[in-house]
Order: sequence, then C-alpha cells, then structure tokens
Amino acid sequence: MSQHSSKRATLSEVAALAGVSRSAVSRAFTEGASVSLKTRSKVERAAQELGYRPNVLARSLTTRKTGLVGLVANNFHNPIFLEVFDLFTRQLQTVGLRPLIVNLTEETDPQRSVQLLLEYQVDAVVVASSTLPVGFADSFSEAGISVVHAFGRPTNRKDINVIGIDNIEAGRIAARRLLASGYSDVGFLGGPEKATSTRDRLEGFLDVLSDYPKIKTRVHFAGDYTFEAGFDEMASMILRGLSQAYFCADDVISIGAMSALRRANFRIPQQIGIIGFNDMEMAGWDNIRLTTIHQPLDQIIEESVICLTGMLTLNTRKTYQKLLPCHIVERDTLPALS
Amino acid sequence: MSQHSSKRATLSEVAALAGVSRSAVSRAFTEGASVSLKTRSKVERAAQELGYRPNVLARSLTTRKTGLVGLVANNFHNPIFLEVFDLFTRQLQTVGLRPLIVNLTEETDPQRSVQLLLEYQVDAVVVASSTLPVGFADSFSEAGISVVHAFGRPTNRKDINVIGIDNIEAGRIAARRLLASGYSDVGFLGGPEKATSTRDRLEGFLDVLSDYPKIKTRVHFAGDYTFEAGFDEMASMILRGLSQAYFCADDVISIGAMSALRRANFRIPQQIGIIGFNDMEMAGWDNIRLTTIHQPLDQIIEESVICLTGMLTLNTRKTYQKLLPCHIVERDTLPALS
DNA sequence: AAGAGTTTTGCAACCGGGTGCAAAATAAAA
DNA sequence: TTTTATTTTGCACCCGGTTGCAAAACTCTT
Repeated sequence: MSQHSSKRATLSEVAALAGVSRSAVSRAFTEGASVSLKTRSKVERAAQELGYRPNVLARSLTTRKTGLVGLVANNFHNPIFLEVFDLFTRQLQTVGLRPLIVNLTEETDPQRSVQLLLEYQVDAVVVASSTLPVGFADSFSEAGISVVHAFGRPTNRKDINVIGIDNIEAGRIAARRLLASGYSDVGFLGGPEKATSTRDRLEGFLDVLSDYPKIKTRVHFAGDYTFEAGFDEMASMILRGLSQAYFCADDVISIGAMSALRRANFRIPQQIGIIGFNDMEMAGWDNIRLTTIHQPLDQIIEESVICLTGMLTLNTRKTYQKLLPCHIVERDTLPALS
Repeated sequence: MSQHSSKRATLSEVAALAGVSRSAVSRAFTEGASVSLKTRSKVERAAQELGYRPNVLARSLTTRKTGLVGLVANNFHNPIFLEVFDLFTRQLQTVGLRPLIVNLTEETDPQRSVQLLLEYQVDAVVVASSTLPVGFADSFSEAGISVVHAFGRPTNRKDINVIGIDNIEAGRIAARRLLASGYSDVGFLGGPEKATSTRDRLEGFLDVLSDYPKIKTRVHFAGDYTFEAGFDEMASMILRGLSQAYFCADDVISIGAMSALRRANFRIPQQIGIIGFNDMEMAGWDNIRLTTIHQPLDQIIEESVICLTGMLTLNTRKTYQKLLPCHIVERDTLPALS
C-alpha cells in the first residue's frame, strides 16, 4: 500500500524503513548493481510503502547523464512540424530520453538557447530545422554538447552529425518531372531565400534545367514557409505573368499558391501545374491531392535518434552524415504521365 | 576571452581562479544575494574565462525548483496543436520555465508518465487535452504535483486548476447560429464520443434544439479529431441521408466532412451548411474559409501560464477554474446572415 | 582612534544519490 | 571443519551547487 504525502520520500528514508544502508537502496535501484535478493525485496517493499521514486536529477550529478535532450526548432507554423514533433517525442521516449523543447523565435537570442541547454546539462541536442543560419548547430558542439542536425545540410565539420535529405537531388527530381510533362516554361517558388533547403532545391532544379536552354525558367521566393507567403507571392506572380508549372519548395507554400491560382480562376493542373515538397499529411487530403516530393520523415527521425543513442552509449565520436533520397508522390496537381 | 573545454567548469574551479570561496561564487550567481561589487566582478571575470554556467540541476537539489514543467498532450495529429505548442513553449520560455514534453500514445502507460515527471522533479504539469479520460489530471495532483488542465472541463476537485472554454455554451452558440439561418433539419458531427469536449458541445447543442421540437436533429460521431475520421463519417452519412447543415465539433473534422461532401458534388453552403470548431489557422486559408467557432487559444494558454507561475511563486493553493467564452467567425461555409 | 552598526565573507553542513574500497557475510572447495 | 573464493554490505567521500551562522571587513559616528 503506497502512501503519498506532499513531500517526496528520499533514499535515506527508504533505507531507514528497510533497515539497510543508503548504498543498498541506491544499488537496488541501479541496473546491474550487486544486491542480494533479500535486500532488494526489503528495499522494494519499503520504497513501495513510501511511494519512493529516485530523483533523476540528483542521480545525474554523479552519473553525468540526465536523459534530457534539447530539441531546438524554429518553425511552429508549418504543419509538417507537428509530425516531426510527434515522431521525435515518441522515438526519444522509447529510448528513455526526454525532449526539452526550445522554440527559437525572432525575439529569443540563439546564443542564449545554447547556454540554457548547457545549464540543464542535456545529454545531446537535436536541431530540427532547415532554415537556421549555417553554423547554428556548431555552437552547441563548440560548447561541448553532442549535436545532430536533422533536416540539415552536410558540413565539413567533423563534429556535427547531419541526417537530412538530398535537397539538391530533390530539386533535380522536380525539374525532371516537369520536363517529363513537356512544359517549356517552368518556375521555382522557394521559401526564404537564405534557407539552405530552398537554396539547395533551387540549385538542383537549375542544374537540370541548365541543360535545356530552350526552356524558360523563372525563380521566385516566398518570404516564409507559410500559406500566406505562398499565396501572396503567387498573387503577385499572376499579375506579372505565369509559367506553365511550378516547383514549390514546400507543401504549405504550394497550397497557398494554388489557392491564389484558383481564386484567379486558373485550373490545376489543366492550366497550371504544381509540384510541392514534403508530402505532409495534409497533402494527401482529398480536397488537396497535391503532387509532391516525399521526404522520408520517419527515417530521418529514426536515424537521428539512432545516431543520438549511439553517441550517448558507445560514446563514439564517429561523425554521422547521411542524406536520404526523396521520391515523387503522384497525385492530382500535375497531369498524369502516360 | 572565454575558453571552452569539453569538460564543464564548476563552481569550485571558478572560486579557485577568482581567489574567493565557493559561497562567494554561488552568491554572485544568485539574484539578490549579498556580494560586494569587487567580489562579483572578480567572479564574473573568472567565470567568463572558464565559460562557466551554473548547473541548474544541482541547484535544484537545494532550491527545490527545477524550472521544468511537464507538458502532457495526446493529440499530435490535429494542426491546432502546433499552435498550442507554439504558444505554450513561448509563454513558458518567457517566464523562465522549460517544457518537458510527454507524448501520450496508446502504447504508453499514463501512470508511467506520472512517475516519469515525478522523477524529473517538474515544478508543475500542464495537461493540454480535451480528450483525456476524466481523472487523468488528478493523478498528478495526487502525486503532489501542481497541475493545470488546459482545455479541460471543470471538476469539483479543488486541487485541479482548469482553464478551458465553455463547451456547453459553444454548443448552444452553434445551434443558435444554425437556427438563425432557418434550417429545419440539422446535424451534429462530434469527435470521439467519450471526449468531454465533444460531449459538452453536444449537450449545449441539444439543449437549444430541445426547445424546437419541430426541427429534426441528428447526432453522429467521428472516431477521432482527424481529417479521415470526418471524411469517412460524412461519406457514410451521405449514403444514409443528410441534414441541411452540420455543426462539426472540430475544424479538421469539418474539413474532412466538407471534402466528402464536395466529392459527392454537394455545394457548400448552398446545399449543405457547415460550422466548425476551433478556428485554427488553416480555417482562414483562402481555399477553406470555414465558418467556425473561435476558441481563444492565446488567452487559454496565457492564463494557464499565469496560473502556473502564480502557484509556483506565491505558492498559493487557490484553485483556478476558468471557462473562457467563444465566438463565431463568419466565413463562407454557412449562408451569410442578412 | 575607538566604538557601534552594516555588509561581506568563509566555514561547514546539507540537498539526493552514486561508487571505490575494505570489511563482513556467504558459498564453495579442501 | 577449516580454508579459500565469491558475493554483499556499509563507510566515507564525491557530484555541483545553496545557505545559516558567526567571524571578518567595512562604514559611519562621536
């Protein structure tokens, strides 16, 4: 029968009740420690009685493992991130790690977030973003925290782990897909011009198109990975003249852009073709059916967590940089290929 | 010039370098402690030199404040929750609290999450959900953790703080709005039948309609607060006969339902009217324009955090139960009122 | 310059728990 | 049964901080 008082029971109290030393109690709660069956059961009974739970924070003082992992993100307006959070929190939970969220906003000082996570002695940090300035993840590593940059771009620093997608290749895939539909005038509608993800996708896109000088190519950027940014940019493009099809570097931007197009009575895909990026849940909704490039979210996150636990348990310092391939999901915003 | 080694500097090291006692260093980093200017600057210089940051976890041992707040949620598939996370993490950050996320899934044992948060000595817990079984929040309180249940339903327990919305009244608002449009056959499409939010909205809805026996009323439930659930349920309703207008107890369900309706060539709002619930960002998107009941998210979360900090600083045990009012946002899925 | 009143300081004990080491208890071998 | 090998135990000190208390160092008076 466990009794709950407002004050938490401690090791010493359990030890006293069980009639053993404090070490004995500690050992009873430590995997693989040397305790006799008799002692262990005495301790367990006492612990049960007092509703005792070890204080992980106190333990971390000596073990130097807190089980805390910083999860740094800066995009709380793109639905894809809900999926990212879901997967990350689940995966971390299953390996016994606890995510400590840092919401990086314009007001918050990035450097402050590093200190903050340092103060909380996180075992590692996951940076989940493709729009952070290059070098942001570095500052964690410089502060001595292991870091894995999910959705990041490879770097020549050996201390930064990167699990992401091959954005350049994805740009090529998009370009080839538009070529396959026979368009002679195509456009790129990116997110923030400075985001590495947008830059890389554009690079791949132009890379393919550069082999086809006859094909007219235009490049535009929405200020953000948001619906409004996509809508506004497309609205302005409508006035200035349109291409036949667009590669939008994000699903939400795609949806915003399509919304502007439909509002101006363009039919998709008959008059304007759209291919998006991410394949977020919503892209498959029956009223959207966006043809888009699928990003293997689950894999990215799974690998990130594997990389993380690897670093924490084996304490290996082997750098882990991996780019996963993307593929097209055909739906209804580009004409079907024969 | 701060130097970063892989090993974190400690209080003692700073003390040694600064040529003062450990207490002095501790005090230099404690707001309002008694330290002379001279000592403080000596300490600061040394700390700077070593890149010292106090270990919050060690500090928590004596202060009994970790700055950690459990954030328990179970709905990572409804876009509204991204907004909720965004607001919560921001608000908590500004008052110096750190959110420790717990993603409650079917696999995870709810009771285990209580223990987990206990082990991490969280200062308090926020339960953000309207679908958790009644009594879930109680278990935290029973374990001695202050708890505020955001989006919850009032309870007669004095130790549970609730900040939510008046779901019953919201149901009434929806019913009255449909009446105002002159419908004579209306339907309710809820989320999970056991969710208190759905139950309460239904109660209010029926409460108003019960005064109008001439008006035909049907009640349906989607299994989840998801697009698919809304789509599927509406698809089946289409086959079994439709009402003229529906109150969908969630925006995502609304969108799913509308998608099914449009797929079956019904025109909204000309043939079928829809009013949703939540007013999530997406509801305002140009391609959706859902008439819906706005839930004051920012306020709920702001008040929740205020309640939280109140409990932590004043250590007052005054119960805080507050239901905020909702209001309709008119868009394009119900005929305009004259 | 001595005395009284304030600040500042360091000592030592403590927060809750982990762990190396030697002693005690137990088991195995002789 | 004694000796030896093995497992269990408790002591004491450590992790990185905080804090009550009394002594030390300043101020300010007179």
